[in-house]
Parts: sequence; structure tokens; C-alpha cells
Amino acid sequence: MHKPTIEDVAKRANVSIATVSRVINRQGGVRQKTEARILAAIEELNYIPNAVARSMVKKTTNTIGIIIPDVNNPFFPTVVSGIEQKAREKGYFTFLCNTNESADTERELLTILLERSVDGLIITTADEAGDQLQTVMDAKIPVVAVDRAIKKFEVDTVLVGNVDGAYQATRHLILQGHKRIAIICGPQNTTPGYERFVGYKKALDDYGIPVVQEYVLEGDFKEESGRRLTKQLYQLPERPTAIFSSNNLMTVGCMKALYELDWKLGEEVSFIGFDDVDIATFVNPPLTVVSRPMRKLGEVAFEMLYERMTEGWDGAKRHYVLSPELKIRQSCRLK
Amino acid sequence: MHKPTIEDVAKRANVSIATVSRVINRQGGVRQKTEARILAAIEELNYIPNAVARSMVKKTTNTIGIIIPDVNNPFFPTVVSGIEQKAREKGYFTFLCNTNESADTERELLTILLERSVDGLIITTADEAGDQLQTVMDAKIPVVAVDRAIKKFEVDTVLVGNVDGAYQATRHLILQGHKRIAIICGPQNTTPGYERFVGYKKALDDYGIPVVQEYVLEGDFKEESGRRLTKQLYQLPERPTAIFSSNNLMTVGCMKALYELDWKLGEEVSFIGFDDVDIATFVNPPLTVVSRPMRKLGEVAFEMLYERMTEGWDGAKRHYVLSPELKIRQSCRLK
DNA sequence: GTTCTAAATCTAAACGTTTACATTTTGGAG
DNA sequence: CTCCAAAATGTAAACGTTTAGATTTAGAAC
Repeated sequence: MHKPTIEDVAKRANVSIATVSRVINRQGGVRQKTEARILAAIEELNYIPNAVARSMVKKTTNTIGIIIPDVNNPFFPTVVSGIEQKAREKGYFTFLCNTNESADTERELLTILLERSVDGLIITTADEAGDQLQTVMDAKIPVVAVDRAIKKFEVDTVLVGNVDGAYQATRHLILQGHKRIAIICGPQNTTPGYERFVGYKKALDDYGIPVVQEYVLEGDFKEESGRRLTKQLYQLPERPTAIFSSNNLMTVGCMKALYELDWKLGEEVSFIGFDDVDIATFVNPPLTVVSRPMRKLGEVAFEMLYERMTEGWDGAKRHYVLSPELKIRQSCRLK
Repeated sequence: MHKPTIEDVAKRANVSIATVSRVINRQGGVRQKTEARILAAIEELNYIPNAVARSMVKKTTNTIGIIIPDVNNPFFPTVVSGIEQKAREKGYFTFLCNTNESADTERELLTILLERSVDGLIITTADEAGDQLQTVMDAKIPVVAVDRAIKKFEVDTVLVGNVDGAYQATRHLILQGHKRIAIICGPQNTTPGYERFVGYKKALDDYGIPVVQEYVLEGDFKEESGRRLTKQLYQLPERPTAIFSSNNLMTVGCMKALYELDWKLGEEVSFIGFDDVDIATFVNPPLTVVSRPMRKLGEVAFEMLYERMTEGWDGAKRHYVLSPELKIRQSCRLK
């Protein structure tokens, strides 16, 4: 009445468990007739091989861990779905974990993942310094960093061109004739936050536009800060004529603020955002944005991981940088 | 140089593995001094218990499977996050699987999940008939159905009041003075699709409004059908004055169509949707919707599952029905 | 019918834990 | 110091596979 095991199958088919194992794993070297008998037994017993036992001896679980900092930011689920699709194709399952940007939570999750013997790890860390990854490095499992690099350890990394994207965005605004361009930055102690500011600054510099203090505001990549800072911009004696928001969630906040302030998008103020958002085509006018290849990011990440996991490929760590793309819609008007 | 095992710890602390096991699992009955020695050894070796081996003997993995039919529908990720939060609290990990509404894919995934010995399963099935669940029932693991019932087997189920929600929505429209109310239905062979139509019809009946053929259109719960059918409605010699969309994705499609047709929302046509959507407050005027307690749905589902998994509680299967709520915004104008 | 080789099959160990049961140790009572 | 019960610790089996290496079998060649 218990779950049938390989032994039950063996008994019923009148062979040893080794032979059953061979047919389960399609290793060949089993007489046609024997195989048929075994297959029949499997069928009759509704036998399902036990992956736990298999993992035990094979020392591999066909499972990977994914750690992201914020499930509520649609960017990550999209990246994850890219990872998962590729993973499933190769027979891997994933444990998805959310740290809520807490390095402590990350540390705990890492331990659990290690207990569960994941074969690899894809992570967007909550703390780029990376001390919390020591245990993982000790365990010597392959790691791929996505969207945020890790300072302390050399690992495969896949990023997108933040500086490049922010530069393109800012230049686009400049070429439309804007001079008073504000930026709502992300946290400056994070790479994406910092680099996007760098791209903004670089564009301004290249076109000889001074960076003005009041137009550079630092948010936390969450919706509410976008809203608050937009309102702050509105209070300025000399309002900016264009705003560049550093991420998707803050963009949503900006839109809410604009609506609440009745600050006319595309007329009184131009807007460009980093990352495409669902609402982009539903606001009026539709938003021009810097778009990142999110699924692709995930796909590349898994592929890198896969090579390390299967081939035990131990070559130099790679840094892959994907290019963002400017999606021009109508929120940036000539000034 | 291999991963340290419980045996390595035992050797180093000069005790037997049984004693180490006892301290790892906080079972007590270990002399203070001994425990300290063991803890030290664990620390020094960076020992991490192997959950696979533990599962092997305990016959439990602290893992559950979640099967959903469409990751791209934000409804499911939200439900899932409700499940996951509760699960994590109780020390469970989840395998999230997407069937893309295919019963065959579902069958495959079910097998893999069973191979991996999940302790329980939460599922929104792609085929309510439920034949594909036979293997799971054979394995005797607890199952909770979410959002869609399963006909063939008695399982714990958590649903929301579809008829009720659709009734409320339609009545709201009627009370605003509408008589020509169209519905964009979901597939009529699915419970949610069918029941929402039933609620619509019931409201019409109760208020003595005839159901007219041309105003009842069947979509597939995907965005594109919402768009297409809205356009079809627009072609009608006598256009409806209000539209009820049966789910979130189709609502998005409707909005796109309205925009493309320049069919003025809230003025020329009122609108109400089943399920709240991100864009609801970004279109103008904001959308009135029937909102479902999505996270709650997930939380309840896990809690039901948890009882079955831990207490082996074998009582009668329960059906839990959560109530939807009407969120009145401004897309339904008096006619 | 033998003999031999290759193919098929089997035996048993190993994977890293938990746990029932057996054994040893501790320390207080006498 | 001896004895004893309780507390601490140890031993070994079990969990369900995979896989070396040993053994058996099949069938061709003679």
C-alpha cells in the first residue's frame, strides 16, 4: 500500500533492481523482452522513480536557486520567466526566493538553498559587496549574477548597459531641445542607481549643459519615491521641462504625481523612463522609455549557468552586457 | 576537500553522528559541553546539513508544487505570492509550474512534481474534468484546487464568488441606468467563464432586461480577444452603452480597442471589469472593477494544504468561497 | 555437444541522514 | 565505595536509488 519502489518493480518483473534502473534511465544493454516485462511492471504498479533517492547518489538535484530582491518589481518576474523557460527545457526546476532587498534575508535563503543542494544559483543580490555569498563560494556551486555585479567574488555576470541607456535617454531629451532636465535617481550605492546617473551626467556634459543640483533627486527605486520627488520637482521656482526616471516603479509614481498635480505630460513636461512599464501605452501621451531585454537577460543567465553546471567548465568568468533600446513614443515633445 | 558531512563533524567533535544529528535538530538530551564542541566543529567545517539525505529518511521534502495555467496573467503571480509567503513562514519551498492552459503539459509537470516527492500540491488546473490528476490521487498527496474546481475528485477547494461578482457588476451598470449592456465572456467550458456569464444573466433577468444575442460575446480570457470583441461591439448598428469584461487581460484589450476606436470611455460607453488591473487607475476615467482578494486566495490555499500535510487531517474536503468586492471608480456613468 | 566471447544480468556498496534500541556514563543515595 | 536510575551517547538499520565489478547467460563457431 506504500509507494512502489524500484524493488517492487524488480520483483514483479523478476529481475534485479539494477536492470530496472537501466531501463528507467534508458541506458540500453537490456534484452528487448526483459525491458518489455519491466515496462509492464512499471505501468501496472504506477511506479514513479524517486528523484530524492536519485539525487542522493548522483549528488546533483537538477534544481537551481534564483534570488531576486523584489518580486513586486515586474522586471524580476520577467527575467525569471526567461530563466525558467530555459531551465525547464533542460530538465531543471527552480526555487525562486525574494529577499526584499535585505542582505540578512539573502543570507538565510542562501543557506536553505545550500541545504537543498541546488546545482547552481542565479542571483540579483541585495548587497553588491557580496560578503553574504561566502558560503556559496565555499560550496563551490556555480553562480551567475544578474543585473547587479558582485564585488567580492569573480562570478559570471550578465548586465545591461546602464550608462549607455541613461545616456541615450538624456540625449534624446536634449535633442528635443530640453535644457532643464531633471533626473530621479536610484540609490547611489547601487550599481544601477549610480550608473544611470553617470549616463545622465555624461550626456549633459557632452552637450555642454550644466548639471543643476535641484534637478538631481535620489529615490529608492520604489513607486512612492517617484511620486514624492515629482511633486518636489513641481515646487521648484524654475521647474524642469523634462524628467528622466531611473526605473519602472518610480515611473509609475511619477505618473500618479503628474496626474495629481495636473502637470500636463508631454506639454508642460516631457518624460522618459528607464525600463518599459505596462502602463506606458495607457497614459496619454504614451511614454518614451529605455527598454531592457528582460527575458533575454534571464535566458543568457541560465545558459551561462548551465555550461558551468554540466561541463564543469572552469574557464575565466564572463561579463555579458546586453544593450538597452530606446523606445520612442510620445512623451518627449520638442520644447 | 569534499562537502563536509555529519560524519566529518562527528569525528572532529569526537562523538557519534547520532549525537550530532540531535544537536542539529535541537532535540535536546545532549550535555552542554558536548553540544558546544559539536557546534564548534560545525562552525569550523562550515557544515551544512544535507536536506536531500534528510528527505530520504523522513520521506518528506518540505516542498510543495504549485501549478498555474498562465504566468502572464498577473492574477496568478499574485495568488502565488500569497501562497509563498505562508509557505516560507512554515519552512516550505515551492516549485512553481506553468501549464499554458495545456492539460498535457499539466500531466507532465505533475509527474515531475511527483518524482520530486512534493509534500502537497496547489493547482489551478488547465482541465477541470481532472483526469490528469489520477496519478496525484494515487500518490495520496494532499491537493488544494484554487480558482477552478476539479470535477473528478473531491479535493479542498478555494474559489471566489464568480456569480456574485458578475451579478454585482452588472447590477451596478443597470442601476446607473444602462439597458444595452454587453458582456465579453470567458470560455464557457470553464467555470469562471461560465459563472460570470450566469451572474450577468441573472442580474439582467432580475431587472427585467432581455439578454440580447449580439451583446454576448465569447473571448478566451486573453488580451487580444478583448480587443477584437470590443471592436466587434463597436460595429453593431445599435451599440451597447456599457461593457462588462470577464477578466483582467480582456479588460486590457478592451481599453486598447477603445483607444484605437476613439470610443470615449465613460462618456459614450461605460465599462466595468472583472478583476482589478494595474492600468485601472491610469486610464481616464479610472476603471470600476470587481476585485478579488488574490493574495488571500493563496494564503487560504496554503493553510488548507498545510493542515492536510502536517496533521494528516483526513476530514471531509472543504470548499471555501471568498467574496469579491466592487471597486467603484469612474468608468460607469449614469446613462 | 563443447567452448568461448560478448551481452545481459546481478550483487552489493555507497550516498548522508534519522531513529529505535543498546550501551555507557554520571552522580546521588546508601 | 557500591549500587542504581536517569541521562547521555553510541550502533546499526533504513530510506530508494545508481553503478562498479562479478557472475551468468546466450548463441556462434567448431
